[in-house]
Amino acid sequence: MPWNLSSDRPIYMQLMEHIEKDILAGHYPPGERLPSVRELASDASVNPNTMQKALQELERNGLLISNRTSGRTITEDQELLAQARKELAKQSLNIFIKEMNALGYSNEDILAYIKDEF
Amino acid sequence: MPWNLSSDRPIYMQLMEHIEKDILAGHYPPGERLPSVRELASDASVNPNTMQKALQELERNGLLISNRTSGRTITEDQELLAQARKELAKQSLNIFIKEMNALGYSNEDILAYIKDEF
Amino acid sequence: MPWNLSSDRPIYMQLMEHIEKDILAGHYPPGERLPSVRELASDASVNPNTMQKALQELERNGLLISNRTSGRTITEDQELLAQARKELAKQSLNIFIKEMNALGYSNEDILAYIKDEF
Amino acid sequence: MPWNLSSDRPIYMQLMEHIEKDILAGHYPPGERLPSVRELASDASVNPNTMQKALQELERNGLLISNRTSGRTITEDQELLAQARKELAKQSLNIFIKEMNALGYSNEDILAYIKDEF
DNA sequence: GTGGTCTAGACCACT
DNA sequence: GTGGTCTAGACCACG
Repeated sequence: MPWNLSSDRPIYMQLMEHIEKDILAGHYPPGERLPSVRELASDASVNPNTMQKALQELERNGLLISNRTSGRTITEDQELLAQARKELAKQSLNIFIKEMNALGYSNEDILAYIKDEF
Repeated sequence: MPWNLSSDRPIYMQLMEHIEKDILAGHYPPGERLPSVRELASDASVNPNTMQKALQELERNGLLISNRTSGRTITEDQELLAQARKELAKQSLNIFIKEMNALGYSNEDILAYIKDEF
Repeated sequence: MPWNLSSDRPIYMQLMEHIEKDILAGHYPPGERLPSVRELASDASVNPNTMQKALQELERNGLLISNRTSGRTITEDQELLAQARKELAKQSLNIFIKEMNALGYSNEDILAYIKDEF
Repeated sequence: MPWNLSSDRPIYMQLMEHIEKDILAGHYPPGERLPSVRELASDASVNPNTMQKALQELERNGLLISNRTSGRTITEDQELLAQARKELAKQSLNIFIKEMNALGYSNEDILAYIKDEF
């Protein structure tokens, strides 16, 4: 999957979001080891320091756990993962609703539309 | 509203999408005159030729009408506008669903989630 | 009617053809006086000398008659007109056939096609 | 074959028509590769961008197919080719009829004339 | 090498 | 002033 980095926002933030999505989508399963900083950085064609910063931020919210010597692993805290998923879902929904509203769809319209599509 | 052009996709396409959204959101009402090519181009910090190409593409699908000497106007064909709106809504929904699926939400989950939020 | 002069062939020839068509199409009736050289030249945005040359050529094949003092008149020789018409018709047909042949139509195809269209 | 571009109509349109005729006349067989944009442009003594525009227009109606890195090929859709041929034939016929009518030939006259010539 | 995109700058017709 | 066209020259991604 391409990284698609744009220059109009801090790179490390985009890296964070990208990796967070990968984790929550199950691409990196809970408890698993994450690839090394160097590997990820080269993958994203980004300076290792930038990648490092992104991973540190992800540690701060608990999604990643640093094991000093053996790299980083994904948290096994299912509740935390669920919460983070919920957060992302909320963001997605908000963007979606905003776009639909701009197109003239009321909230009821949106609901009806989705029921129709499914 | 900023234009937020990224360099990873053809600029004229991004211009098209941006203007299409503006039209469908009612920012430029049907039958109204669009700002001149040069004005829009300067607004988007883009070469007039690039903006011209974007507008000509929008003309091709009927959303805009060029009046040689007196500028371009937005179509008054309500049906066409409705259809274009539907198309954009469908795209938004697809992206939304794809993201939700990646987060582990089934279609039923999505429906339940939205009902909950509204 | 516009004159549509292109620069890839002698101007006077194009003027000749244009005026000949006008005469044979009855736009200038037989026996009638032709507009003055100056007038025609200004109409075609062309140097009067060039127009003059065109008219002289048309005199040589008999379509026009110069009356020294009172300008030029169109010939009343119906046979000559008929013959010229025939000549032009032949040219038109030849061009048409050539184009159709290039498109893969045989002479029989052409005949069938025209019958069909009429 | 010379390109014979006149300045009284957009060049790219004349290029389109010229190339379309070449294709429909079988000068570039179906499925075959077209010369490169640059080659055609230099051939027609025209800017590559202008030639590009002409080719893109022909692509839009399906006559050409662009293969990003390996040049353009002529469509193999025989039906499309046949339809385009029909369209051109119709145009040729209309022009021919109009000219003949101007010369005083009725539609019956035209038919009789052609039968005579074949 | 290929097609595709973009910019800069120019000229045109129309009104 | 408007849209439209054209040129010249540059850069990109893809193989």
